[in-house]
Amino acid sequence: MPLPLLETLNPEQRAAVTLPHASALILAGAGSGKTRVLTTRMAWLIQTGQVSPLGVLAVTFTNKAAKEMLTRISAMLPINTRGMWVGTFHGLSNRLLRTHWREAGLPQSFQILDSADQLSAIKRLLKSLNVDTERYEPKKVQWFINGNKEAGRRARDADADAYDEYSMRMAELYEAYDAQCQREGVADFAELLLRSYELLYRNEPLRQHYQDRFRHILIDEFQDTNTLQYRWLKLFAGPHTALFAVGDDDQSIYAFRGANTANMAEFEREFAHGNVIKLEQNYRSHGNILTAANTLISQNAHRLGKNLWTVEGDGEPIRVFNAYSDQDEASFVVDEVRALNREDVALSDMALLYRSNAQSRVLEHALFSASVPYRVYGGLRFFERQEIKHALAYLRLLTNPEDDGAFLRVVNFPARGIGARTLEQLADGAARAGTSLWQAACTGGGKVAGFAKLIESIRQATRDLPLAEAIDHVIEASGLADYYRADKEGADRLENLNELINAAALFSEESASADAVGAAVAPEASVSAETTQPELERFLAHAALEAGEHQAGAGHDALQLMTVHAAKGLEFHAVFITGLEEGLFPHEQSAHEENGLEEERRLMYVAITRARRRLYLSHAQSRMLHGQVRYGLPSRFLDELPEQVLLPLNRRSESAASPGYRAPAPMPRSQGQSGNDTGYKVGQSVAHAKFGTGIIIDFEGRGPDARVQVKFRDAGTKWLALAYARLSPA
DNA sequence: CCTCAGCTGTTTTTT
DNA sequence: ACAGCTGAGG
Repeated sequence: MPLPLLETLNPEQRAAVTLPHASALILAGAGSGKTRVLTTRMAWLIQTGQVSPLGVLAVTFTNKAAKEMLTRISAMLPINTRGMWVGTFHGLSNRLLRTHWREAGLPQSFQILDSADQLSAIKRLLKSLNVDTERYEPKKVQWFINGNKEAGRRARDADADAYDEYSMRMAELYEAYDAQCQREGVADFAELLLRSYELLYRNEPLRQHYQDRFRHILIDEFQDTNTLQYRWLKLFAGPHTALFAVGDDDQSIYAFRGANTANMAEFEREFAHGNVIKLEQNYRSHGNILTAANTLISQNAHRLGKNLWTVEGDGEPIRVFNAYSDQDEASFVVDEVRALNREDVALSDMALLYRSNAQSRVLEHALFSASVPYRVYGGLRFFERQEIKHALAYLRLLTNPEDDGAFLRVVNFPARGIGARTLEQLADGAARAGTSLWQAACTGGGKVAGFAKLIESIRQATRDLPLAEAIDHVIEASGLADYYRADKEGADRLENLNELINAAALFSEESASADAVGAAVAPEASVSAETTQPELERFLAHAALEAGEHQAGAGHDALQLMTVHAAKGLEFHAVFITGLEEGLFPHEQSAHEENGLEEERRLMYVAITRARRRLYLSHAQSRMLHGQVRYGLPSRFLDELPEQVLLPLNRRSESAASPGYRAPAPMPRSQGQSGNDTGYKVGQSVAHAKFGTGIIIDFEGRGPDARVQVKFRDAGTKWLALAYARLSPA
């Protein structure tokens, strides 16, 4: 049957999409149309009536990928995606646990701990047990617990395998931590997965139900699955389920956090049975870039084996720049970016990549001085900001007063004169009575009881309010708003709190419209619990699980700065890979890890394959590192590339930038002055043709040609731009 | 309770 | 270099 869905696919892609009802492994190289195959497969299965939308389970690692998948499916098919099980491992686990909270042994309104919450919970635990935190560092304990959970191991398993006093103690702490979480009604990220795994493992009827339901399971980025995730998938797969796993072993860059590439080989043995399709045609990059990538990765011993090709020509050579210093490297990048931008390559179509976040500072500085708009990815995310976490802690306390973590976070913020002394007594009382801090506070007196009354009154006042209004009330009544209003540095934070209210309003709106269509589609009994769950609880789960999604700041044309890890899955016209020096990339730490160098090489492979047309590789002879000048050798990865595709750039002469360019000397600053002759004032709101609205934070120079440093704030993202004074009052 | 000086450890990161 | 945390002192 000639389906329009399949028309634009190449033969391999089409073969993958139209595979019969059996498990298969798709080895999809970088830029080979991986997501396209996955979503088209899903659409094809549904359109040809082989499965109903509710019989599909599709799993991804990031919310972004899940959203993308749903968007593409809606574009291909006129169906409601609501009710479909498409999401991240954690999102779907949460969904399962909310539906079957009783069977899973969780309180109905359990809260989710993000990494920071988890760490503070661990610190609190260690303190209460009087553990020596020099010997048992909180971070190490966290790492131990998560590592075990991600391998599917509970405290008793860890204890059974403990070979020395240290690991036995660690296992004890793991057990105590889980007990604390259970008491407080909270679950960390790994717990969501492990708990839902155990739920299905132990509860046969439930397992049967889901295995019967899901005829097709599709998994994206399969090379990134860890042991527990793979087992989780296998539990959902019944005898009549076909698994469709898409992945690229060469792009496995998360082994350091438990991803297990061996899962791919194992999957082939257990499920695919030789049903393997390779997608090797690359639609992204020109030939030279692919040649470089192929040659580099071929030097890894542990591979399933794959070679990318393209019908495009060789394209441009890969430019290699040898800089004197990190600053020299930065100014080279600035020159090239500006030259390309003049040739009409959008800034947002260029990426500046580095191995570690610390490297961005020098680059940012150079871009800032040259007034090149840029955006750094991977900073603090919206829901991880302190003011947001404070507000959320109040909300958590409303739904689950047993949550000691939330209690401690806000009991004295804003300050209410409840100090360490008082809290110690309260904790003692709670421990003796075997209750939560909240209960101890309710029965006690003094300032602590006052806090309990405050929370109680907020609970009464917000009971019948719509979500956004309730949050607004919490922010006011808790004193958070006044606190930040009084703080002269608090304007940004206040704005973020307002943004939280907006986010809540948006959340309500979206879930309302989704419910309206959802009701018509899936009157499935087991799912009904999701919609009856209070909106506040769903919003809190959303905030914990999608902390990164609320990232504003897109929309303006800006150069993209990020780590190589963050660049996975993206593509750009031009890519700069900086800091290609031994010790940095490959990172020296990797030398001490098993197969560490191969992972670094895969990382380099990912970096190279982000580029469509132009690729720059640069290294610096000297670099400021940990406050000292370090002299590094060029990365071995440069030697591993075929010479015929490389073009060594001499400094400036062959670069596209104007010869003899010098970064302008810094002009005298008139910091904090408002009475200058530009006609503007610090703190004034201005409009810029390109960047939108912003606030002036500084001036450089004087007169009409003075440079005005403006902070263009996109909902709290760190985004600065230096603009010339072609501004108008907003 | 709050502030500031001194100490420490600095890959990558999603959920 | 620098951020983030701890402990002493106001």
